[in-house]
Amino acid sequence: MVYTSRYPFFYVTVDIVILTIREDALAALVVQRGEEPFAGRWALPGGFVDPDEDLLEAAVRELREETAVATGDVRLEQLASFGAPGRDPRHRVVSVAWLAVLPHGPEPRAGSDAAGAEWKPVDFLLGEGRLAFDHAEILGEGVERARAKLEYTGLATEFVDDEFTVAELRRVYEVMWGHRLDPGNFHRKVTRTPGFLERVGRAVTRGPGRPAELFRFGGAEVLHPPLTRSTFG
Amino acid sequence: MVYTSRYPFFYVTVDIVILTIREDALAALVVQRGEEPFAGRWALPGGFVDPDEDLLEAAVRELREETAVATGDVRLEQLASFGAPGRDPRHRVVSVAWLAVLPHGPEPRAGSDAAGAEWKPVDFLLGEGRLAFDHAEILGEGVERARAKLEYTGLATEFVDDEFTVAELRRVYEVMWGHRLDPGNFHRKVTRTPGFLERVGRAVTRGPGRPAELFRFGGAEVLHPPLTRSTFG
DNA sequence: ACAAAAGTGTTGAGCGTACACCCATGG
DNA sequence: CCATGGGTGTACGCTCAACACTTTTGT
Repeated sequence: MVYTSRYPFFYVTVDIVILTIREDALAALVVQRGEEPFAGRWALPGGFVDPDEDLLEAAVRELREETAVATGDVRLEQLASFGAPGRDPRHRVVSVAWLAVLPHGPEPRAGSDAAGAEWKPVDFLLGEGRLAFDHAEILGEGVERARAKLEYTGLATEFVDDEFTVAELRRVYEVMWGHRLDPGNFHRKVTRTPGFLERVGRAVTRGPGRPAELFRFGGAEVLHPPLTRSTFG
Repeated sequence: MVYTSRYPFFYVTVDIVILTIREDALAALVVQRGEEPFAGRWALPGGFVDPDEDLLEAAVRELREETAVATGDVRLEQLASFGAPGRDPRHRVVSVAWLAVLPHGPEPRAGSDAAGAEWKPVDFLLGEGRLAFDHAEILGEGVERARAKLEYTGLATEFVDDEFTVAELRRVYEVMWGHRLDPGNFHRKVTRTPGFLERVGRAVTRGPGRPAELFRFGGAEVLHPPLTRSTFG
């Protein structure tokens, strides 16, 4: 089918919000821009979609190029698309944004495309004039999505190692929601939610205090009942 | 815009899931395709994004072109983007899907682009071989999003007129969730959720039975507490 | 008068919050 | 033996589901 372009063409890119928790703060992986526009500002990892590549494939490829993570372990979730005419002053670009969550924020691979990538606290990046393009808006949507999904999915377990203690999981919720939770009630709540946690059968001791049982994610698609943000403290 | 393309070009379109309730069934607005590919199948309304148009603007324009609705009254929410390489056999097209909800399913405007547009039950459209392209997947996401948002937003009020009775609102939930709700408990629940309903101060009588109070949407961004689908029957 | 729909009252079960309390370790 | 964090027990209050009951209309 021959089609002379009656319709306009666009560049299509993917941008990835990669979240982790470092030093009890939510952080995102960003690269510093060397060129105009927005030289010196931070930008979300991302790049152009290849001609024969699905959007998810493109996001997975970019994620792998920027971090040392085995792609099989990471879930990517589509956030939204951004295509305002002036969002990139050079061309008309529509960007499909994705969300990924990693445990502990591994150091970006040396020698890769992402040699200049760094973890930066989200609070810093969302300040005025830190991020390039409309990336503050994209990051904001990613953070809000992650916060919301903690309530009714097992997303929190993606912030911690494969095997984790209830206290480590609680720390994720406390950092993401910005307030402390009652340790006892939290423990009961997560261990009794069907499919959320699976007992490993070993315990670890980190510093003083009684050793903590290790758990794995139990595979539940949705949490019933959810861990509500408004109530339960 | 002169640029030697180091990077590939894409067509970008918007597709809109427009939902309504007709004859106690969820229905979507679709147009019948006259040409290959997928001639004779139904397709979601949509079209190409203009060169200097934001994605939301494009969706609003397409919605207006297909229906008789004043655009100020309708909220459009972005669903997701779809860009698998083969989804349109003719070109590489990335489509940004949007969700809109209308009361009562007004007849599409005669003489407009949408002369061929019709309301069809969602259950019918989701059957094998009814929808063109990947539109079944898009419609499915729209329906699931709408179902979920009934729980914690005032979305249900967009399915009914500006002024409505509690029973009319209940019918929306019953159709969307596929089971009956206790009238008394539902009434108490929605009238006591802060910001959900605002009493108009008039009553209407439709058929036998005590006249029903009229309400308007109260403007609440989120419903606290939510109307949970799993519990409460 | 009767049926039907709107809306309120009531009750018992279950859940969440707060907080007391015991357990098991490091120092 | 004390501090610290892990984990369980308990009691009170609140919400929800079920359903009885009153109100107000059409026929």
